Amino acid sequence: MENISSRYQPKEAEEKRYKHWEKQGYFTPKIDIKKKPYVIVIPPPNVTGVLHMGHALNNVLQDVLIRWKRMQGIPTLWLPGTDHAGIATQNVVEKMLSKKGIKRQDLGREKFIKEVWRWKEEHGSTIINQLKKLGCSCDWSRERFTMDEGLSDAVEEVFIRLYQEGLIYRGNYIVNWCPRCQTALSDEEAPHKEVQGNLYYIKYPIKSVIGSRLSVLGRTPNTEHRTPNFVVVATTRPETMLGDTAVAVHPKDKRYKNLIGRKLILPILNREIPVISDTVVESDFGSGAVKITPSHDPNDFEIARRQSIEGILVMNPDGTMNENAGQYKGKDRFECRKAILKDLKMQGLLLKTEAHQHSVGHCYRCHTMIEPYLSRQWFVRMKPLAKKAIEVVKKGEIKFYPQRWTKVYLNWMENIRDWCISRQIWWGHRLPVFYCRKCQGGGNSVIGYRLSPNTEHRTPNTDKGIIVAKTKPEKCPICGSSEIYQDEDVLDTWFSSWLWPFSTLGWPEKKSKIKNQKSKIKSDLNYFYPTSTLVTAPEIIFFWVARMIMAGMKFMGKIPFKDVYIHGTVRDDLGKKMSKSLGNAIDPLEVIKEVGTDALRFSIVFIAATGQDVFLSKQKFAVGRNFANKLWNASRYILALPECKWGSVTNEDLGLKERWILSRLNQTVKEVNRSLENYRFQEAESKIYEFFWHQFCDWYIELAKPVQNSQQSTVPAEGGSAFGGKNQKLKNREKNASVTTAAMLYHILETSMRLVHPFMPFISEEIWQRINNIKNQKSNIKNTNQISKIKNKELGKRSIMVAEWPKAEERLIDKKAEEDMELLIEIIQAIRNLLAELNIKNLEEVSLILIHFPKRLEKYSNYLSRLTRIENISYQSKKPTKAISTVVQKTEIYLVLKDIDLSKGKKRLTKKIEELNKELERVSQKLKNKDFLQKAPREVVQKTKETKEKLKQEREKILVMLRGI
RNA sequence: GGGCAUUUAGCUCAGUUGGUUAGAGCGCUACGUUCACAUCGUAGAAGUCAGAGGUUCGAGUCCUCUAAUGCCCACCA
Repeated sequence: MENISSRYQPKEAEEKRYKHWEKQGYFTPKIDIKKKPYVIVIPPPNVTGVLHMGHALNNVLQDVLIRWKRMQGIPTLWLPGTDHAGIATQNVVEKMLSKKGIKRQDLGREKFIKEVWRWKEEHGSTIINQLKKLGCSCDWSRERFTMDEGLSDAVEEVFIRLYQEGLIYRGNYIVNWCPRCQTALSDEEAPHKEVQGNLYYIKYPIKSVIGSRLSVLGRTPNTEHRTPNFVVVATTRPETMLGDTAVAVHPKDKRYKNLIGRKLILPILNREIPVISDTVVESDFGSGAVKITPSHDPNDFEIARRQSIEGILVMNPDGTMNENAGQYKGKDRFECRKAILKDLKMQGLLLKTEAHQHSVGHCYRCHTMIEPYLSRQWFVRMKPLAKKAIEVVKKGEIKFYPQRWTKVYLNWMENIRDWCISRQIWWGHRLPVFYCRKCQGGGNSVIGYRLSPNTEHRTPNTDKGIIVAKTKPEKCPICGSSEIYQDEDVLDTWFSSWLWPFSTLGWPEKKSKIKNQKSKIKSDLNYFYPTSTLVTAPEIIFFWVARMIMAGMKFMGKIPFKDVYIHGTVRDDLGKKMSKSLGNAIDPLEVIKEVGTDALRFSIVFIAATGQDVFLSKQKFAVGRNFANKLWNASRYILALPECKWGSVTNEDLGLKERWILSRLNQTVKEVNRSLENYRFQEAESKIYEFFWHQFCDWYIELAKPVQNSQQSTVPAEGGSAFGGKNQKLKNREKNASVTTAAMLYHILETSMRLVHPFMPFISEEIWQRINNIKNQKSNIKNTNQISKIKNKELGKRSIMVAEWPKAEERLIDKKAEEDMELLIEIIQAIRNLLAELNIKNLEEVSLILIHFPKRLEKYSNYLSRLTRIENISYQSKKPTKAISTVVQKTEIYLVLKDIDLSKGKKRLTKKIEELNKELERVSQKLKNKDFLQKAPREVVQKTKETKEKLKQEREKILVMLRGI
């Protein structure tokens, strides 16, 4: 027997095992056309990513599913990869360069991109290596990157097809603009956050009263929003007033009705702007008059578009004011705000300031406040794509787990808005769009200062001089000019992600490949698409899940996956989202160092209730650590037993505890399967935990242990030594049975390891290999029993990873054995309770008398003696005169000993009687209720009656006991 | 403004279609270390299932309302 440490040392085991698995190619599925594969595509982490707890949870869940299915013999593919993460990655590389004092503009586009690729080569595999540390069994031979050649080709293909169908268009529109990243963002990339701001009330003079009197009049205190001389507007962003081209009021607003059509003087710039009317203006918000800034506000843009009002752009892409801002030119937007307020105050035009909470978009990459900004961008028309994506979810072809996310998804889909896909950054897929300089007569995505909104907004693709193609055309097809240049923009990162389930599998396939199908060699795309399950976080539903469904339907004509499991967000113990920037993150790698990967995996799954957020603290990893330790030590014990060989076992040999533990094991397998099928990971773990620890270890192993002082055998026999076991027959039986018990210990342990493996891959492999070694040493023993056969077949394999997932065998589920065993357990616990309560230590002096103990269980009295340490047990019908007593079901339990303090026992019994009376009262009331008798199902009534009888009997017995005291 | 979730033992959370006396882990109390495991064992204490009303023979579970907390969505000038 090798020396095994009493503590599991995860470190050495993990790396060694993972490398072995990878080398053996276990992660790569063997394509078998007859079998339906199980496929998960990983939510590709950003190449810049560093493993955090969110990743850990996400990927462990996927690995559990994958390992579970793989062990079932299903060709299983977990396709990994990383996302080029346009803005995020560009930011990281820019930061790195800035440390050297280099700006990306200094390098120029081409050199900068080279830098990013270099960075990717150097650091891009960090997250991948960390996933390996987690034990993820991804097929690394199929690893993809969203900027791989094939995936880039898919991106271009999709862009071109959508453009040709008119589902992609270019237009001028207000977009979410991040002044720090200097790019447009989609709505999803600009989440709204509540901000405590101010609502500024500004007086706009009416034209007829301008002139020298302005400043004088302005000083008059006036709380009215409308005075004969001014119209007051309310705004949260005063700096945008420089771009005002109108003021709008509701057409029915009596205060302003007669001003509609008149001119106001825009303060500071002294530009004339008209008062217009529009029904979207709400009279009771602010002053009821809205300044209209078409180039800096989506609502204003819409109003202006309807009424053909021009807009004026007053900011530069970096958030500073441009030349249209007059004296404020060059000032940052917030500085400008301060300056304008100061100036307005001086002129007496700032009527009042109110605190005002509102929600404002923020860049999801750098958290800078978004500026709604008019620019020329590319959009995907989403409504036509959404239609089928709504259908497949409504029909249940795609199911969300937990179900409630279905509604969130549908709600978003049904109100979907066009998707801004162009980004003004360098790192990403460049738009496959070319312009003929002659036909266009202008630049691309130029941000115009005086764009008339209505002309180019969402018009069909009739633009002359736009050529959408994978490669640069030599000549313009219209005018023949060779002055052709490519659009500078790149696509939104998610424009490649939404193709992930099929672009990673080879879409669009070359024709030659498709032909191969006939020769029975299925392409990856044909074999693995649609995938099976997608595991992701709620915040990704809109970004990714929804769009993948749209793309899948559009380009594959099939759903991309069947099930979507949405897990919770990882938060700290105070409920804050875990993030590096908040400084509350627990580093998974730290946890792995401290407790091991398996403990981390087990714990995080155990803590994560289905779809609920996960509240983490370091202490919570103790569950997994302790469980790993338990697995380890139980194995250590079993593996060290000298008798432990794979013995021959026949069904007749099986004692109660064997039938019981087999029944429990098979029941557990059944339940674990059911839980996993419903994505109830935590439940599956609980079942395994409960079985292994509290059934196998607490009872089976304990019962399998040698009786103290026994010289005969280290593994006890059925029938046990409590009654001597002296005759030859019993001795033979004992020998035989000890082998049974030993074989059973092995069998249960080995099966448990396979059950544990998806959750705790390393320790299960480690233990399983050790079992394997012993088996190989003792392979001379014949196996005559089915249990042993199953076991040995599995052990022939080189890794538990590819061993067979345990099958629940109905024939081994034995309700009777479970009932009997449970009764024995209850009796043992009751006896222990008495012993503990009365503080009885001298067990030799105690004799145990059981009355009404089932005859068929008498041969298992060794269970009682072993686990209560009382040797002197007898069954009789005569009640002892002086004894401490209690009742379990029908069995009366008496402890007879010399000096007993009966008063203590009396107290207990009295208390018990009280409890019984209460309960009996409740049940009796129920049975007196005519409605209950009539309306409740017969079984329930029957059960209640039985309960009453049981309670009554128990009470009777206790009363008799009490009388005896 | 709309939607979703949560509220069960001191703490963190289970509780699948309504059906005996509501469970676990941690913590707590007592005892225990020649025993595979003190990262352990045995025993124990601990809950008005957020509140109110309703449906039902029967509600932690279903319905309505209320409160607190958290999250998501929305063109909140």
